[in-house]
Amino acid sequence: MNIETVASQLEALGNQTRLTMYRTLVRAGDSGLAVGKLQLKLDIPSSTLSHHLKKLVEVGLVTQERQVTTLICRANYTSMNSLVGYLADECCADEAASCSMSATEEAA
Amino acid sequence: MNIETVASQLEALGNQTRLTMYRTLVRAGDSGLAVGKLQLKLDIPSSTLSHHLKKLVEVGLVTQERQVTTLICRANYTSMNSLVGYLADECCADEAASCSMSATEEAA
DNA sequence: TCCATATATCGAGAATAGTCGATATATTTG
DNA sequence: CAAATATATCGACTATTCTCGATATATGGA
Repeated sequence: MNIETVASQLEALGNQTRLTMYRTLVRAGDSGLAVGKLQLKLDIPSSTLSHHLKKLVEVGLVTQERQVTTLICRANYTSMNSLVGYLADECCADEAASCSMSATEEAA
Repeated sequence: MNIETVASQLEALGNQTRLTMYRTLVRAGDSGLAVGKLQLKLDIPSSTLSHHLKKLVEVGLVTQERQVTTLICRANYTSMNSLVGYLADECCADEAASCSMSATEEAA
């Protein structure tokens, strides 16, 4: 996890449309959601959806798996864990103690 | 924590300059860092720094406290916790089980 | 082969963001 | 009051992003 990766992932999530998409996938869990289903659910033009989806996939927050004619999208929990870990990690590293955050062990 | 707040916070962190600034403040801990110290540390023009700092303050990730002539900046750990909680929370909510994320209890 | 479905790419316009030098403001010190 | 320090705002330029309709591609079925 270098800072560029983290920044690009945060930027990807820092757009309401993409955050909504991502959250919908997170809620969908391991079974994921087809692109079309996501589109129906969120009522977004397919080009816009595809554009944003691409960004989420590029930064590694979403994975895609082709199933015959449809493309299943899934939130990548591993990368979410790393991201969360990065944010929580190193808190107060330059200081003594008094930190309310507990560093996530899984931080990569 | 509504989605707009979360998106704006993520967007604020989704820029390498701001993420670096924020991380530096996180590492600095409760004692914080004056704007000028931050500038020296990161070697960024003061106007650019001020511009980015403003954004971090606006979204609530950083707080500022005036100390006579200097302005001390601190990472707001509470909002960081909320943000992290939001990301981890509701994972697989629309599904049965099989979720690797453990929801952060402190999520607000 | 032709059509329907699923998804991606293209192209363009409007909006927003990132950066920086110059300048402004406010505070302290001499 | 003048100079120095600390930080913010302004103005401008460039670059990037967001969004969408139109079009392209790829796959499976009649």
